[in-house]
Amino acid sequence: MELPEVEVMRRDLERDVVGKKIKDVEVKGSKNAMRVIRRHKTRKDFAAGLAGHKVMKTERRGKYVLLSLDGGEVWVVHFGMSGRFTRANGRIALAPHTHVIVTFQQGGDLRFVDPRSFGEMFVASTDELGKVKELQHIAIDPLDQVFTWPTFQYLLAQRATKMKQLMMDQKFISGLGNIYSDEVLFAAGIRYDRMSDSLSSQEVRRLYRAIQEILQDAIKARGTTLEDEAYLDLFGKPGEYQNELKVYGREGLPCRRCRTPIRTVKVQQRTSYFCPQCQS
DNA sequence: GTTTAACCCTGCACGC
DNA sequence: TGCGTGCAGGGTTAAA
Repeated sequence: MELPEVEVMRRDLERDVVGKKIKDVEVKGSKNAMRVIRRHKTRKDFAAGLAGHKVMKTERRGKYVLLSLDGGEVWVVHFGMSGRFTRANGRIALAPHTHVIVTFQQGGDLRFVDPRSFGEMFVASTDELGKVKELQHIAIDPLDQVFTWPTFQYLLAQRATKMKQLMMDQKFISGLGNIYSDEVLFAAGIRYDRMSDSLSSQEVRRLYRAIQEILQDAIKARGTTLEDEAYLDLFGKPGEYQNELKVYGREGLPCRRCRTPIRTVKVQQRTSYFCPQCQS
C-alpha cells in the first residue's frame, strides 16, 4: 500500500472510527499476529495501550497512519504489502489472516488483516514516538506544504543515486512505492536510471508536478487495486486508479503516448516499468 | 555514500 | 494433477 491507499484508509478511519471508544482488543494466537505487534513483548501489553481509550484524530506520515487516543497514547499502523483494516461486527466471520480485532463500545469492530504480515502496529506515548527510529526517518511528505519545487531540486542535487530507487527511498521522500514511482517518472519523462544530480530545472519541475498530480488523482480514485484485489478500503471496496496507470503492469503493451512497447527492468529486486521512447 | 543480496511471509500464476 | 519456481503495493540488515 502506497501513499494514496494509506491516505484513503486514513480518511475512512477519520470518518468512521474517530469518536469511538475501544472496548476490547484481541490479538490472535498465531505467530504472524505476534509479528504484527512485534514491538510489544506480549499481547497484553499491546491491548492495554488501546483498551478503554477513545480515538481522537488520525494523521498520516508517509505510509504510516497514526491514531491519537485520549490519554495521549498514539496507535501507529503500517500496512506493509498486504495489510489492511476492515470494518465489521461480531456476526461477520473472520477473514483468513486476521491478526487483530478491536471492538468498539458503540458497536462494530475494526480488524487488521494481513496475509504476509509485513505490516505492523504498536501503541506509544507521544514522548516515545519521538524515539521511534522508523518515524524519525520519515522524510518530506509530497503532499505537505513544505514540499516545494526548489526544496525538491535542492534535495535531488544533494544525492547521486538513480532516480527509481531514490523515489522509493522513504528516507528521501515518503509515500511513493513501486507503482507510483514508475508512474511519476513516466509522467516526467525521466528514466529509472537517471542520476538525481543530473536533472535539469525543467525536469525537476515536471517531476515535482507529476508527483503531486498523480498522488492527488490516485487519492480521488480511491487508490490502486490490482486484479488480485490486495488493496481494499475500510469497507472492502476496491480503488479505481488501476484504470489510469500508464506504465505499471503494462510490459509489452504499447505506450499510451507513443505506442512503443513498455519494458521492464529489475531495480532493487522489484520490477520497474518504463517507456524506452518517452523516458530518457 | 551507494549498491546489492538475502530475508521476513503467504498466495497465486505459470511451466514442465 | 502435482510440484517447483518466481513474483507480488513493504522494509531492514550486512557486506561489498
